[in-house]
Amino acid sequence: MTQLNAPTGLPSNDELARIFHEIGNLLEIKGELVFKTVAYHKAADAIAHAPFDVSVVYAGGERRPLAGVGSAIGDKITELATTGRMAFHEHLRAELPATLTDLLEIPGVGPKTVRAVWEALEIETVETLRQAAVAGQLRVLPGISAGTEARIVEGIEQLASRPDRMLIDRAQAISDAIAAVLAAVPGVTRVIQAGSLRRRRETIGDLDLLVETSDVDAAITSFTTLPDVDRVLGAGHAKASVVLRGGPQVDLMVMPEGASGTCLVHFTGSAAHNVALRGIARERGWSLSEKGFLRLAPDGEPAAGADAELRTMPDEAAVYRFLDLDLVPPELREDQGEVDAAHAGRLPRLITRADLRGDLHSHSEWSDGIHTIEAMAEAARSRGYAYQVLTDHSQSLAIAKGLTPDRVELQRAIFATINARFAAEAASGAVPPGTDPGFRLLHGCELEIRADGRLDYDDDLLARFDLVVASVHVARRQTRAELTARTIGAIRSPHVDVIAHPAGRMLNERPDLDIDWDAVYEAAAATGTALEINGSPPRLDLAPERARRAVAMGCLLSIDSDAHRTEELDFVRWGVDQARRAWVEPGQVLNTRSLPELLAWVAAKPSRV
DNA sequence: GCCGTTTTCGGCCCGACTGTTTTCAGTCG
Repeated sequence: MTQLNAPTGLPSNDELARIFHEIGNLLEIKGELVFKTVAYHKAADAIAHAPFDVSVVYAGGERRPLAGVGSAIGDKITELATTGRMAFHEHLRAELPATLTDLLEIPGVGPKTVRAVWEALEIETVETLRQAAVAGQLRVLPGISAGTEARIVEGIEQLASRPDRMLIDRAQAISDAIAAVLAAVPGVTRVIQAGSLRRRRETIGDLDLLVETSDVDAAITSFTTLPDVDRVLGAGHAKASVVLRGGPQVDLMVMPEGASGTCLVHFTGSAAHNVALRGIARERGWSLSEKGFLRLAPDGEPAAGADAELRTMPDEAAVYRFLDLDLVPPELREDQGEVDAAHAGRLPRLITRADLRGDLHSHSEWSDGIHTIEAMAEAARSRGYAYQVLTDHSQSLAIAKGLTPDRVELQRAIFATINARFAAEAASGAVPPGTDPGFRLLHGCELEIRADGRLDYDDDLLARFDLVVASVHVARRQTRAELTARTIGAIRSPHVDVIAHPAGRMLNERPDLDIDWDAVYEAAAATGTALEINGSPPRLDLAPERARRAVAMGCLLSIDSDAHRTEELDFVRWGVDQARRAWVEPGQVLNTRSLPELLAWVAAKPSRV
């Protein structure tokens, strides 16, 4: 989850979201109307994904619209942002121990069970629940047997060893391996990787695979007996779930042959997108599920007798067409406006990897990469690019062997030699097949934005690079004002073309820099400085919600690999995924431009400051 | 609690699987 920081004293979006999720959970345990609890969770999700600091905006008296946040929850945000307290939340916590929400994390334990053990046995924590289960004290409750007690103990043990959400590259590797096994099972005609992986989320909790097969039992059996399976959570005739050793939960679903459309939509999600589709189906007199569209009678119940009708769909396009919608790409299925856009025929033409003409950010052995300049250039050329910008680190980043000005000059000569060879090969028609004869290696640098805000090379040296990428690596804990000023200072330099990994995050490792994002977008839009979507999996920075906001404010983006070895040039694939999730079209990305267009853009840039 | 090209009130997505069950509730995705 992206962390949006707020200035000292005001809760960040993540903190706000956590509070409203907690309220939703406590209300569930109380037995409150389910739609009310859902409303709190939905508002929490909207806040977590908001592209602005919600508490800052609400504290300023502005009620900026946020889908799922109405008057009641809006008032609570304002109350918390202006007074630092929320009476409703405090009353709820006085009524119910907040630790009860921890119990909901236990697999197989839901709000009804939590309420039951709390009311009957005054159990408030995971540890007391575990002790009671071990002691066989839970079975006095209706619906709980010795078997249920054992499963609760097991669930608590799993809780302790539950892994972080995987980064998308690891999830892809695991999913590919399982898909390959399933594809080889007799009867299987099709395997599709669905779920959040298909939507290309930056981190993945569990994996969802769909198969089309003439032999359901064979597919289910091979799945539940995969060598890496730690335990089988369930297995029926339509689906099965397993947990891999030290890894994620994986769900397998069987698609009906020739009628996979609704199944595919359902298991691709997101849940919120599906809910939106079902609402539209219902307005039109149909109930939508993974099975298909079921005709509803006027009373809203499924039509019975002669009127009963289940319509299946051959593919996803047919599902959306049935609802008068354009086919929504999986990356957009997050209930973030895509349904309205699909209805109005206004879905974006999303960028693809084939739109990229080059890569603006990569490293060689001269700084902290491991391959030679020439090897990196060859690898980029072999990928069909028109250009590659090699951007070794600047001098102050000693830990990455940053280049002194002398070494930059030495490097320049090597670039000239390599380009001369490429030109000679092109002139003699000897370029390898699939490569661009006009390919050019461009000389850039990854320029350190120092702690005091100064840039790491002087203007004369900076002016001699083909392209400059600037970034923050040090003094990450500065105040928001300082970090924002450093970033904007670099944006305003006539020599800086791209801000690399602007939030400085490492997923699962390092939080985002505390930056006033709208101020950064405004400065980047005004100067034409591009903001990077870094494709290296621990970064994926800008995050999609930020990139979408940046583009809406007029910013240009770049999508780069930040490769430190030849094979990492393919990291752009993950960057393209995140750009697609940000609704990005090719024209909004600097490195979709041709070599002459890119060079002209760089040459013109200083005059636009 | 949210929301509105049928609605400012009355709706609000749907099914599989499991366990403890004689017809269903709880959990999950």
